[in-house]
Amino acid sequence: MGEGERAAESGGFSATRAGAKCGRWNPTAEQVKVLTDLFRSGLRTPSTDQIQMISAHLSAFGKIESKNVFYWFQNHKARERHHKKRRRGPRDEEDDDGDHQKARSRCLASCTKGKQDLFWQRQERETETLELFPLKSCSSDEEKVMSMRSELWGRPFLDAARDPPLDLRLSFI
Amino acid sequence: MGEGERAAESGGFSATRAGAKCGRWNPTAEQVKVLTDLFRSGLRTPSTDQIQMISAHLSAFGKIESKNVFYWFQNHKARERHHKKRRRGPRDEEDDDGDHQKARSRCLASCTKGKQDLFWQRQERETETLELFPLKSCSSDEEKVMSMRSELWGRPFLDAARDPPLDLRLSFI
DNA sequence: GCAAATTAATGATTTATTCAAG
DNA sequence: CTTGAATAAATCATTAATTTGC
Repeated sequence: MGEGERAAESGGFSATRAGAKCGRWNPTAEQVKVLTDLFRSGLRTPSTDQIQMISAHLSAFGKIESKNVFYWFQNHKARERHHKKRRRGPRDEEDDDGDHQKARSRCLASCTKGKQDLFWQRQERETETLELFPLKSCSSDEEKVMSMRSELWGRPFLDAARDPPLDLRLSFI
Repeated sequence: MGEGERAAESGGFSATRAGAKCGRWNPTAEQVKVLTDLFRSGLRTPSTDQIQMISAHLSAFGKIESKNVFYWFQNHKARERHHKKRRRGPRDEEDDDGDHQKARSRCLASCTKGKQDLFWQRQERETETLELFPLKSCSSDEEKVMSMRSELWGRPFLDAARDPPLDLRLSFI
């Protein structure tokens, strides 16, 4: 793909329109580049801090949000496999996806019932071949974990209001 | 030894032991009650505001987070179907629910590109049969939508660091 | 009667499928 | 057609019920 296709290049703030509001994110060439590199480096599911950092840094190239990074990795990973077999090509039948990296690291701590020690005794290999980030905070994950995916929904309408027999609104309002 | 079901019934406030720390959320009987009622009322996928409000109100009965509400609806909805066929019980086969409320309302606004007016021109029926909440904020969903599901990850270890050929860390650190 | 072991529920994650904008 | 965005399905992991042995 061309480089200057959707890229705004320096000088112009095109891409991800600065004025437009509701549209979907349109990544810049640089952004895609970085993301792709990160992906090729092995990053599959970045943590919250990672995402925050990535989007923060990528914001230098244009407007971007955390969710964009999140979705990007989601889609890229999922499509990596689908792209090989479902290339909508009638004659493209060579799907050599021999990588079934299920990687189910369930070596998490027991956290039986004593406390929240939560020691991740994962393989203590030398995984620091390419330290992406220092990964600072990893302490209290109690209040931190409250936003979650629901934030993604911009769902305004509510499906409720179906059965009249109930009147729980009293409990709320 | 099976009379008290699982609910603490009146008199005793069990569930969500105030002492427990890390572990998964354990809903109170009241919380479950409300959630179930909401679900039975037709609520399937509450919006962010809804979730926030629900959890806020349910917090009166015990510790609860937004994600809990979110997950609860997710699971409850998904299990409603699976519960009917896969009931490994010895002889308890009386779970008849015949409601297949698929109801896929995809009439979201266009949000073409002008602004973020976001008008939900859903069926303008009398859906206020059971107003759950006034549904206050529904404005800027730009910055608001940045936490998302990634917040859920308490992932300490990073999957990155796999291929050394790259050194994008320079771009970040 | 209680406690360890087992089973069933269900809360929490991850993955796959689908929808629609560009 | 590409791809960001959203939802549903499948899966994993932990807690509560239940069972069993003492």
